Amino acid sequence: MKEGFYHYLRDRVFVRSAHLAEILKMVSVKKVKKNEMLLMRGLICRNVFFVEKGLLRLYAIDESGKEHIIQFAPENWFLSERASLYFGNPSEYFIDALEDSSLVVFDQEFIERASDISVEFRNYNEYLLQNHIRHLQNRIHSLIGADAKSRYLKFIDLYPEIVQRVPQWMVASYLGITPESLSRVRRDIALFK
Amino acid sequence: MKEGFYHYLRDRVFVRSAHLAEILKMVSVKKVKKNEMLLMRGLICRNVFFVEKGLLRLYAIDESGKEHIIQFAPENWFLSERASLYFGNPSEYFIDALEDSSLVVFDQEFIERASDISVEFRNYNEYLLQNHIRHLQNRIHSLIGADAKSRYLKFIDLYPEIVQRVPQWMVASYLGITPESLSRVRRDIALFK
DNA sequence: TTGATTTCTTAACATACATCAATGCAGACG
DNA sequence: CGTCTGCATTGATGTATGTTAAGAAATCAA
Repeated sequence: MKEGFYHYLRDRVFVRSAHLAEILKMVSVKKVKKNEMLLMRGLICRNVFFVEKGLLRLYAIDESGKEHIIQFAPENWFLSERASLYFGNPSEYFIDALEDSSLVVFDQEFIERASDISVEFRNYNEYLLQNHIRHLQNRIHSLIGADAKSRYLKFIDLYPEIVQRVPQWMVASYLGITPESLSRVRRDIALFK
Repeated sequence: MKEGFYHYLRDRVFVRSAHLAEILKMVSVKKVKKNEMLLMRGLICRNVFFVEKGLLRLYAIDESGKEHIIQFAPENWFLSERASLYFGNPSEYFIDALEDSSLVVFDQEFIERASDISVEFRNYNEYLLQNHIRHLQNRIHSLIGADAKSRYLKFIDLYPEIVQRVPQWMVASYLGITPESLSRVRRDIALFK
């Protein structure tokens, strides 16, 4: 229980041993089954999920019922709907589990308290925000500047594990194209090998 | 000199009077002419720009020489290339002035020092990061889920002043379409009035 | 003012991607 | 074991957007 989070805090966030137990006491563990919903549109998101095992996704559903995947979160990733979490607005997005998953769950207040306890935690939290911005900006860059094929090549380069773990139509959804188009892109790439 | 930044810190960031002077001493003012470059690709971005007057843009140039605008920054906005500023990587992007502008300039170290002086400043800085994430995420959402027309309608709704101040081809570049397509979109919209 | 440059629009045509429909395949499950 | 369901692929066709080229309008510079 919480081993994954413990190791993460110790080895990546560099939280000092003296603070680890205190911080760990403040979070809880949640096990979810595949397809279980963790956030629905219209609700206010209160949680951040740390994925110890499994795979989550954050996505929107448009007027015509189509899903648009904003983000995947495999092991050792944090996932939340920050616009709702931080600003307290009802979420426009959904979160669910793509695999049976084991999560560590905490809220915004935890982040503030842990930041007061551990300066390393505070710094890492800022690192996460900055890193998130960097990724979103790069993604915008390829959405406005690159075609479907190069976006797909970039995706498999960046997230090879995820390609193996989710159906292709979800990758297509993340890339902003249809499953049929992605299938054709993949055929084109295969031809050149 | 620095009046705009002073009022912003006092009225929006809520920095206490006791801290204002000390913080203001640490920043400098820069006046730039239209078209002046503030960041080039390949350089490490050291600055954040606060726009007191004028208009900046952050953009990329692709292999074929086309510009892709990532962000505009009119009065009272902060602009920087955070991926480069925070992580110290060479920037993939450019920043220049679209109008004669008056800027307040500071660096990452300033942010840390001002955060130590004023907790209000620290909180506002986090607010800016969270807000930035929210905007980028919404933009990704419309890039993968909406067509050119609705992206344009959203843009003029969100940034009506900017539409008045930049050439339309730059709006097109921001939206990820060609100027010709934007022209057609605008004609379609006009027909329905 | 005048000429030069940039911007916007329009049209004809090209292309990337979407849509619709059918098929095949594989894992889930009775 | 067979049936069902979800997923991937393919082809035919439609549509949104890109490309190229030209001219009109606006802006800028001298």
